[in-house]
Amino acid sequence: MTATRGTGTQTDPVIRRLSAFRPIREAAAAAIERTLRERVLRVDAGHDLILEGDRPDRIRVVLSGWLARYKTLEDGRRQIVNFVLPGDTCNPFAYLLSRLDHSMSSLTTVIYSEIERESFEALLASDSMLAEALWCEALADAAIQREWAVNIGRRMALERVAHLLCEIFERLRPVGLLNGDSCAFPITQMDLADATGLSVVHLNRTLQELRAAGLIVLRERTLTISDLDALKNAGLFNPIYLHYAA
Amino acid sequence: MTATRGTGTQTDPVIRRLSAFRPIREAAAAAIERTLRERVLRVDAGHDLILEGDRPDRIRVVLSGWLARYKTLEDGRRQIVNFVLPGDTCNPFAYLLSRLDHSMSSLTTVIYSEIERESFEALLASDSMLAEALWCEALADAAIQREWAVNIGRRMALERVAHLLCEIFERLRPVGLLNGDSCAFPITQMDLADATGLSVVHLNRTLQELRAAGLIVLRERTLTISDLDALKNAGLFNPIYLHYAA
DNA sequence: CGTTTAGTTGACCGTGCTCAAGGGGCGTGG
DNA sequence: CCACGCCCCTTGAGCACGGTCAACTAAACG
Repeated sequence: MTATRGTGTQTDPVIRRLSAFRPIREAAAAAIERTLRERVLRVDAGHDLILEGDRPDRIRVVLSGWLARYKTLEDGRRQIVNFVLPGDTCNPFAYLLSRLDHSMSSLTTVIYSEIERESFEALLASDSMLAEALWCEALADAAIQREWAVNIGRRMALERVAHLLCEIFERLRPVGLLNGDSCAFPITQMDLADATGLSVVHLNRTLQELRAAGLIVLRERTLTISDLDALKNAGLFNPIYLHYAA
Repeated sequence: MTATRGTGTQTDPVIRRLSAFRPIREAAAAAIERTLRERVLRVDAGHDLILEGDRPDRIRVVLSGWLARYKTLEDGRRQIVNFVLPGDTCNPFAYLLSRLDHSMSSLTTVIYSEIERESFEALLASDSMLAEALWCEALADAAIQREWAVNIGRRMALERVAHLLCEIFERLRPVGLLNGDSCAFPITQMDLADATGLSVVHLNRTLQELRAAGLIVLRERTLTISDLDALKNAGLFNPIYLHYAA
C-alpha cells in the first residue's frame, strides 16, 4: 500500500453524510473534524485498503475519492458488494468482530482519514446524537446490501444497471457531489459488471441501450442523467432503502 | 395478523446464538429470559409479521420457527434477502431508522417474543457484553447479506443452491438444531427459488442434480447432508462470513 | 513507439427462463 | 366416504437473456 500523508482535508462530506440521519451539532462537528485531521492518508487508484481476513483495527473515513467493497471466489470470479463514496465511514464497528469478511480497493485516488478504535469510541461517547448517526449509517449500509440482493437476483440487465446508476446518483446528492443532472463517475465498465453480476460484454451493451434510449450520457468519467424519473422507472427504483430522512 | 399468546417459552436458542459472539454471563442470560417471557406470541405459517414501510417500533426475537425477510418489485417479482432462524433477533436497532425497508413473513408456525424499545434499551444498558453480542449479531447479519450478493451475482445455479444449504446448515449448528447430518428444512422450493434468484423450475432441476450427485437428501421437510465437505466444495463455501468465534 | 488498459463489436452458444401440463398429498365440504 | 380444490413438486419443450471467445479501436503512458 502506497499510503502517504495527504494534504487537503475536506471533512465537509462526512458531516453532510451524518446529517442525513441525525442533526449534528456544531460541537460534534468540530470534534469529528479534529479527530479526522489527526491522520489523513492518500492512496492511488487500484490499491487494496483492506483484504478479506484482515483484523479490523482502524476505522477509515473517506474524505474524497471512490472505493469498492468486494469479495472474490477461489477461481477469480469477483463480486462488488457495495461502493464507498466520499463522506462514508468504511467499517464503523467492524472491530466488534474479529475478522473482515471482504476486501476493499480504491477506484480513484482516495484521501481518507484513519482513526484508532480508541479515538472512535471516544467520539461515540462524546455525543449520543453523533453515535446514533454513525449507527444509522451502518444500518443504512445493510439496507443497501439488501437492495443489491434484489437488484442482482430479480432485475433484468437493463433494470439492474438503471437501478445502480440511480442509487449512486441519489447517494451523491446529500454529500453535495451533484452538478445539476451530472456527476463524476469514475467506475470502469468492468467494475460496473462486477457490481451488477453481469459480464463486461453484456454490461457494455446494456449501457448502450440506456444511451440509445436517451436515458443517460456517460463519457469521460462523467454521468449525465437527462431524465431522472424515466431512469428511475426503468430501474424500478424506490429510494426508501437509502433511509435519508428527507 | 393472527398473533395469539403462546405457550412454550424456549429462550435457549437465543442465548446460544448470542454466545457465539460474546460470553453471556448467567445474570445477563436471566435478564434476557425475563424480558423475553413478558410477551410471547405465535403466528401460523404464511403470515407477514412486518411490511416494508412499517415503523420499526418493537424488537422481535424468534424462539422457534423460521421466517424470511423479503422485498418485492411492483410487478410481483420477489427476492428473499435472508432467512431468520430460531434464536435470531429480527430487527435489533432498526428503530434508529424511521421505516423498515423490507417485509418479513413466517415460513412455519413461529413462536416469538416481542420487546418494546424501552425494555430492549434497558437490556442493552444492563450488560455491555450483551450489548456487544447484539451488535455483533446485527453486523454478522450484514455480512450474510454481502455473501448473498456474491452468491446470487457470481455463482452458477448448482453452486448457489449448495452454498445456501451449507449456510443454513452451519447457522443451525450453534443453536443446537442439527441432528447429526440432518436438520429440519421447512423451506418450499418456491422460497428457495426466491432466495437464490432462480426460477422454481430451474431450482427444482438443480435440487435434483444435487440429489443425483449424492450430495443431499431432501424430503418431507428434512435435509440430510451426507458429505458436508463435498457440498461445501460444490458451493465454494467459506464460513468466515458467519463470524462465529469458533 | 510499443505496451497496457478501457471500451466496443460480432458470432456463437449455454444456462436458466417461460409456458404448459400433470401428479401427489392433504384438508374441506358435500 | 368421496369429490374437489389447493399447494407443492415434477417434467417436457422451446426460447431468450446473457455468457464466452475473439478481435479490434482508442486513449494513456512510459
